[in-house]
Amino acid sequence: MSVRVRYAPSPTGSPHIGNIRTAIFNWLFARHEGGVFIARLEDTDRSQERYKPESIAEIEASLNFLGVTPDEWWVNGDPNLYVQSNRLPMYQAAADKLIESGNAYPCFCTTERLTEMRAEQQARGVPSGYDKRCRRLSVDDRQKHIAAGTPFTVRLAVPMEGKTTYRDEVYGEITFENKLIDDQVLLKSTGWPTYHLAVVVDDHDLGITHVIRGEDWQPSTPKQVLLYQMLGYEMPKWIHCPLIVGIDKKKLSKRHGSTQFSQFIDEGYLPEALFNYLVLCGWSAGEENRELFSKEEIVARFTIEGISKSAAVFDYDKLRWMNGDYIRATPIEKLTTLCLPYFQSAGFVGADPSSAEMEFLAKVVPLVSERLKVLNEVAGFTDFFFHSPQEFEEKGRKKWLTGEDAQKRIQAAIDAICTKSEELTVEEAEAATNEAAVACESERGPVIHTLRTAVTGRTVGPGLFETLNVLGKTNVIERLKTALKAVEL
RNA sequence: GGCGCCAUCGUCUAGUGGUUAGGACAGCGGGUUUUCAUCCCGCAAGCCGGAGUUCAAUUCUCCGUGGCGCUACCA
Repeated sequence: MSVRVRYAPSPTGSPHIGNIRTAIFNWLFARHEGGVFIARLEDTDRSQERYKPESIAEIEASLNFLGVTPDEWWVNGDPNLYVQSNRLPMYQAAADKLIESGNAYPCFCTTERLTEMRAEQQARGVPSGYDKRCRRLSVDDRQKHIAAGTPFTVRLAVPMEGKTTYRDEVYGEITFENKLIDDQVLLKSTGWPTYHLAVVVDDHDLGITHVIRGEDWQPSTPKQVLLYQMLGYEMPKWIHCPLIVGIDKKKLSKRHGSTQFSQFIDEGYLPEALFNYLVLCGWSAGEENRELFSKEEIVARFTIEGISKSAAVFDYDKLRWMNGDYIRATPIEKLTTLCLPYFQSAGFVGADPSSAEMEFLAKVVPLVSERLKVLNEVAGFTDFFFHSPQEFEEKGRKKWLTGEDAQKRIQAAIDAICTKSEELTVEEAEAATNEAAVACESERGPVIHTLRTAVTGRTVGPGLFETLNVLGKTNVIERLKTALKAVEL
């Protein structure tokens, strides 16, 4: 039977990085096995805080950005199959079937009673869970409640004894004692299903063969296993993946840095880098001593055996390193295009850049590309190309723009550059610098540092000759004259 | 509290009943270089603890400890 896996996000907000990692694992498994990757929207929680329709577009954008677009999903498929809110009758039918077979029962307990019960259980230090009161209701009492129109939920009638065991492809055999499994609510009093019912019905209807999801789902798996048995469905294979956590081993949160996938996109991480790094969170290729892999290479290597058991700490530094590596491997033309939005938001170029502006960017970008780790750093690295330095960095001003020597070097540079062509090629810039050094009987180094500080306002930046070239003769001379006036003796 | 899972350098991890326990990020040092960065070379850094099995345990078993997850009419 061919593999069918699914990614089942809830539209509760911008997708979390760990959630996307799970999507990637599903996609990879499907591709590796020649199977089908499906996405389904789990939108059964309709509370205002948890139902954010606008996040659906973000989910779609994230998957598309990474190139892990589902083969079947609500975008290209029948919404009655891939969106849970369209499938209420299916869940109702399943619930009816379960009630009929005695595997589920209506529960008329109020939220207040449930809350009270839980508080009381906690106070007494006993395991919390539904006390199964309504499970013991007589047929008569049930009828009475229903006739009276008392709102009710439908609960799973978990066997009172025995054990439920399932095999996890990552963690091995896992066993739970039935008497410790709560009588889970399957159908809310609104008639909407809870996750547990919906996921089982849908996975069955979609012919899902492997459930690949986060480890946090493990404790609820026995409930679903029971459901499969009671409904007479064929059980999928269970594959739980380790969680992605922060440096303190706790759930990744704002304290650690970005957590939403869209933030990484906005900051300027490349899809290839994100894909590569995320895959390595909880999966390893095996013996190969490398971590840079193309998508194709990962697809070829991805197996369940490679999934690790322990949670992975999200290492922002390593992601940055990897992203820098992918940036350096990006052709300059493409990189320039990728950087464009950051130049625009810095106000360096307009919303609709002219071809002259694009050409200029294409000259600037390669000068800083090897220092770039994340795209959004580009504007800060290159601002002096777009306007004269507002001020000179303190350290550089003291060291390189102070005293007679500095004065002499700048003047000599101005004189030398004046003899060059308007284009001021890189070679000419270098020659002029050398000439200036000779003229003031200085080493080349100090001249270079002085000029860099004078022209860019900073002590750190791209190669000086390339910088002068991009700036152009007129501009450079103007800046040098300004700096000359600023030199303190 | 209960239930479940996990445990190799700071981090991601490879690996093994006998290994100098390997790689990568980060750190540190050096080289190249006009600064930064890139690149290259090197250093430092790890098998949670205790029993047991065994000629031999980081590896297998048990216990402990620690961490995490779940414990909703959320997913």
